[in-house]
Amino acid sequence: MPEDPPARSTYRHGDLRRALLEAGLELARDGGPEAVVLREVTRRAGVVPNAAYRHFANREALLQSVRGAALSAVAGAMEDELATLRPASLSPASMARASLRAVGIGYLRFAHAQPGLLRTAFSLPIPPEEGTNKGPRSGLTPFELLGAALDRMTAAGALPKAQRPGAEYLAWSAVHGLAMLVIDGPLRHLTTAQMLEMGQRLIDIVEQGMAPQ
Amino acid sequence: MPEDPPARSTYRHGDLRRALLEAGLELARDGGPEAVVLREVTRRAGVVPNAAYRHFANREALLQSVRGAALSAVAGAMEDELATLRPASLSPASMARASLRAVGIGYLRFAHAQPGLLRTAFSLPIPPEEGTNKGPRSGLTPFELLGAALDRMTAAGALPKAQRPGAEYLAWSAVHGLAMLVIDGPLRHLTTAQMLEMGQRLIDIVEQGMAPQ
DNA sequence: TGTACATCAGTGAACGCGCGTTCACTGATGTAC
DNA sequence: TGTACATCAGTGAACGCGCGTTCACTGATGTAC
Repeated sequence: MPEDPPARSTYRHGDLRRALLEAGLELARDGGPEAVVLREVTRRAGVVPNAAYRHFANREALLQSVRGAALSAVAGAMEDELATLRPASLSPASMARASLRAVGIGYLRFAHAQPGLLRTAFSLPIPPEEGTNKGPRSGLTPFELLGAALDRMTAAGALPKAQRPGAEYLAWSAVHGLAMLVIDGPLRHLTTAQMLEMGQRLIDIVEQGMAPQ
Repeated sequence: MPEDPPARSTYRHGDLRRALLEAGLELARDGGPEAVVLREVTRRAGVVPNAAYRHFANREALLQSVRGAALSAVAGAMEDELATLRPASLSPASMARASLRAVGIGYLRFAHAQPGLLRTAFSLPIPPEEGTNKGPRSGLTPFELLGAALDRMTAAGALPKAQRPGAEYLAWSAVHGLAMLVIDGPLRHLTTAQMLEMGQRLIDIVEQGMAPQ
């Protein structure tokens, strides 16, 4: 019954590299980075295991590509959330605060919807150029999107200059921690709505706590 | 040269269960839960692989015991930090705030010193009775220690009652996220002092953000 | 337009590895008499 | 105090598994003439 091999008609695959990457993403989606197993990836692409070596130096190189794509997907989710804002109707300070919230909520939405991919995106080694960033809309990384939101806040006077240095890591910690508890931990049974409510509370705390008074 | 097997003199081991648990902790210490490999654990205990089955149903059961011990170790680090406080010299509100800080700092210190163990402690399934809790000082879990600190804060008026429900998860998220960035992520090259400074800033934000005004 | 040939993407078979787990065993220990 | 025996902790050998990676191959494709 299992006619599993997708029954390619041609001897050549056509776009195996892409097919491998996509199979890798699919595996990462529900199993995280450790689920990106070379033999399973090639199985899903309907190809013999060693065929992967025409396109990737080894398993780690394939995983690295998957990480890059996952990172872009996170950035995309954050930008989708930013895109819902209507700047015109807000003061610069409200807009800046709203963009910090959007960035955080986008991250959390993504974590809830694609837990394995979020883990994959941040499973290290990414360093080379902060990820290959095969361009979502802006080409910015999640970290850069967060930084931009914080910059907007200082520019609008919603975040004291003295608090700005390192603020990315503080905001990221808060939201990332919640994401982890939701993905893997004691909050894994929260509904999307419950998680977003927690997220709002948390981001309010960060915002409030960073700009005292 | 490698006279590895510790050359037990007796046929019986004496306390193999404990030896296995300790070898498991040792492995978890520098490799996290996935490093707790049954064969390696028995190797370190100087015993044949299947000997483990006299003491644990299977690898998962052994790992579960290791998780319990790791969780106790985290609680211990938090209690050590709490123990440095001098309640007598402080107002109830300052004391409550100080204990929240202590709990967070203890967690972060532990994360930095024993990254693999922290990951192991929170690597799930623990549910049965919140961990076996082979009693550090109080027998409380990390989560309960955090809850107690927050309770002290509401009692002392340092945290509005309305903010109390769910506050554990918000505070935990913040500190846990920082711990993750430090263990595995972009902050992994911070020194202890730098990490503690970040931790202080973060906890200040949480404290400030939770009790507005 | 047609043919010869180089390229190189994917095949087929095999490797060594370490893992968790099972089985039938052996021999040290503690207990009953 | 001494002996017989049951218990059961640890042994030895083996299993099947899936993994990443290597090798020599084959045959479709695109290019040069």
